[in-house]
Amino acid sequence: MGRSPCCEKSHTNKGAWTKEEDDRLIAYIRAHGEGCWRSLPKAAGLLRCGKSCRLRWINYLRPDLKRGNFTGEEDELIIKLHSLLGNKWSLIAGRLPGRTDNEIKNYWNTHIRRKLLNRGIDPATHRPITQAQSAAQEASAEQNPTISYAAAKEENLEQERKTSGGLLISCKEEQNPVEERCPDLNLELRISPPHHTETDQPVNIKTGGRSSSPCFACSLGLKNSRDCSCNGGIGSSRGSNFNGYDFLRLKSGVLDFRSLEMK
DNA sequence: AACACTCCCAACCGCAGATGC
DNA sequence: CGCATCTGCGGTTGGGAGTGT
Repeated sequence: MGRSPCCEKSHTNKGAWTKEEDDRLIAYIRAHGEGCWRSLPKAAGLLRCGKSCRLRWINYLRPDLKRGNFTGEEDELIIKLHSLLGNKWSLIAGRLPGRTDNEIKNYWNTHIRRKLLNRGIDPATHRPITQAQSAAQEASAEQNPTISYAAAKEENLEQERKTSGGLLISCKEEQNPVEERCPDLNLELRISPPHHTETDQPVNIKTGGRSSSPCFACSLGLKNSRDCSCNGGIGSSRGSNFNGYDFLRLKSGVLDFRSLEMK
């Protein structure tokens, strides 16, 4: 059926924003606040489509943005969240104050992907590359038997293990992913409609919450799934540490929560 | 200095969900 | 309930900056 374009393209500027355009947008939003993006350009005297204005504001002009390099802690948090949420950049950004989804997405594609590959981890699945690739390797090996990608990655993996302080999950651990699948985690994610408890406490995934709280899988609408830990299930790990950023068990391994497939 | 190549990030595009009528 | 419109998201791209030859 097709949709009408978001704006009259023939009368809008494209490409990089000028200082003057930035100033106009900032001034307008300061005066009127964020609001109807479609009518904003006209009201602000900008020859841009609303979408472009929104993007510029959110990704670049917003005053609460944290510019500059990502810290190592942010790196690991992004990896952890990505393993949990997949390419849900906006959700990941929601856990990183001052960072935008676009920024995180770019950072992932340019830095973290490579970093994970160097660790021998498939960035898409967060599994050791040997497993993730094995099926493809079997298929491709017939076509190109000279490439031993898996072997090379395993070599990288082994080397990385020596230097990473055990950040990686070994293949052996991967064979028994039960405990890893439901981590001690308190992301306070609000993907599903906010969960209201009697005391309005956030669901504590780390501990399974208060005894009456649904588990993380339930909060994602996956009740009774294999990831559901409400009934003392596989994810109800107890007694783990909660010190610093290790509340995500960042120090213990890269987790795989893609089984919580949301699509 | 000039050119080629790579990297990075701001911005664009198309789609899907949300919302209003 | 169905349609139209708006907003937000994720994937992709273009071009500037940086680096190597």
